[in-house]
Amino acid sequence: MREALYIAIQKALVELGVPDAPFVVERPGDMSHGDYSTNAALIAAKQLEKNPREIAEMLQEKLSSEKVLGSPRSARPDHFLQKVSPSISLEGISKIEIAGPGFINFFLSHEAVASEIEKIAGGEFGEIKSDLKGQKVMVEYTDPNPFKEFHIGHLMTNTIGESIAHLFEAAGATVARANYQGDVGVHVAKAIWGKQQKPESLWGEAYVFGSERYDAHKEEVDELNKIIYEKTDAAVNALYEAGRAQSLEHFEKLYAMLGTKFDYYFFESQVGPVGLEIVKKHPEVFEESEGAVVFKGEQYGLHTRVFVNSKGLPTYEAKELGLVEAKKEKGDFALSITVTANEIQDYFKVVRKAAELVFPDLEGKMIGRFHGFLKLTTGKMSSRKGNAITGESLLMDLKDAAKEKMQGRELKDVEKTAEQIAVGAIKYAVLKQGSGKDIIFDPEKSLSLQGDSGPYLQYARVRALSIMKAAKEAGVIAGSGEEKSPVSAAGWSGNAATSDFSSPINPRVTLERTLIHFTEVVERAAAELEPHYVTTYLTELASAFNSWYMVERVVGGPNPQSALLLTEAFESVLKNGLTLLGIPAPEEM
RNA sequence: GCGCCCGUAGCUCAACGGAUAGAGUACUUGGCUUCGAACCAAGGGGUUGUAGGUUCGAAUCCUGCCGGGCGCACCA
Repeated sequence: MREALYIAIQKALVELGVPDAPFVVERPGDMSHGDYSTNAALIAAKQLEKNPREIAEMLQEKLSSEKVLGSPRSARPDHFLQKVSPSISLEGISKIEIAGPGFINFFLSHEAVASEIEKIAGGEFGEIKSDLKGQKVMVEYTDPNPFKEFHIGHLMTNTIGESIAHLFEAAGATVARANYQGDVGVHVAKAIWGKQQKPESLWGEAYVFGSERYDAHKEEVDELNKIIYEKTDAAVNALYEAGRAQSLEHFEKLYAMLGTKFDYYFFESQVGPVGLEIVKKHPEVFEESEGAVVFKGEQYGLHTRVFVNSKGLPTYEAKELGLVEAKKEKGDFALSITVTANEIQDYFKVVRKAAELVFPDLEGKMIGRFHGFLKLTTGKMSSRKGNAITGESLLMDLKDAAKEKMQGRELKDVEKTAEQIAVGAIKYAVLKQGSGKDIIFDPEKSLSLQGDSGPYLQYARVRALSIMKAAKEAGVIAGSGEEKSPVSAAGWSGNAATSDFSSPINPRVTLERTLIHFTEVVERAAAELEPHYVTTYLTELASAFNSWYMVERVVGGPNPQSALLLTEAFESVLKNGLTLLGIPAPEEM
């Protein structure tokens, strides 16, 4: 519908001689302003240097089949003086009005809303417009390091990456999920050294132990690093292999809990030599400086970075080039996205520029999606100090809180459900705000699992499922049937003469009219790589559902059939929305 | 020093240059004999860091200042 309006308005603007006005069609923040709204008249008025309301009236005329305007309504406060056109050509639009400084507001007919809801309840959401339809996209995210613990930053990257992968899939792209892991470097030596000292410790702990004592045992650990690299000691080799395998296996359990299934795994050990070769083969891109091989980024407005150090070893930068090549071998991707922290941003730009010079066909295809830190309000965390809160420990704490809350309920699988709630709580916190900014996460508060939270969404859906079950047992058949939604019929829709915008909007109408915007929200989230639009929308929707639930019963209510249909539509949208966020949707909790 | 990002209610966050800047939380009050109260309803709470500028219209765009974060050569 939004698209249809957009096209109709564009056409009308062309007729007015303003073909290139950058207008928008949006969902008004306030429902009394209709289901869709456009600022087209305001924009066009600027270009034509005319009064916006005059332009609005001309547009309204063109959008209506009749050129007869109703008389100005006097019931409203005069600053909202409206003109209502009685006859509309756009199908499904019951009213077009001009309001405020020159907004044109569109109201859907009750029939149009009901028909949309029927589709949604049946799982039809309409098409999402995207340039990426049918294209292959690779999303790299999570990137933990074997031998180290899975910390909160990894949780954050995983959450965002997983959601972006889902959004691309919703937009019609074929997505490959990739994970790039550092299985070589000093951190490995620290962990193995720690393990040698304390064989009974877990790998994450061994790393922390080794890391804390690194300064005091620097030579020893560096020597060990060399042994690992050159593979000269069988016992160390065995330790390395075992540690790597155990770490990866452990991560795999976390991925399963988080709902991620990777298609490709890349390792530093594998791409390092490749990157080194690439640098050597491209003297036109890289140059020697102070014994190292560098890329001078200054000529592109960037800075210089070292790709091969003075010992002839590839740095992280060169490895990244190797990674680019490894990714290329997996297929021809229209887009390759790396989800990572803000601090990597400038570094990423330099490496990307170098990569584009080496692989000209990749120009413009590599995108970074950056995020801030996840900070805890209670205490600091650090993967180098022992008392750190890791991603895993945070999940476990939340899981325990969920379990406590579920005591007294008879559930099929308490462990799994508690896990789903924990994952939902943390993912919601990450996905509820826009990109780039640090996230302040209060574990204490989120343990309460209330309000603006993942469990709020999960619970609302569980409630809907419960209603659907009860309705089925009572023999209610979903459908709009013969019933009229009494509120909708007498309220805002259809008959302008009886519309009364001063009275509070009814909960049922709010729910209906919120439901129909899901696809547009997803489209925008996918286009901007911003999952938080979905999060915000779902919260608003769940709130509308809960409010409606309080005032109208389904089983034994006045309109059981349409109420059940509405509930099914809500459940359908919420289930799909949660999937897009990568938040699990338990059947009971 | 140079570059990038941020500053909105006590706290955590929304607001695609537009309409009366919205949610949650905390606080106060009311609501479970009826489909799940992890819920709902109501109330107070704002000079959008600050001073200017552009615009019919600015939290949003531009400039200065204040405050905070991150990055700038052989770590990842």
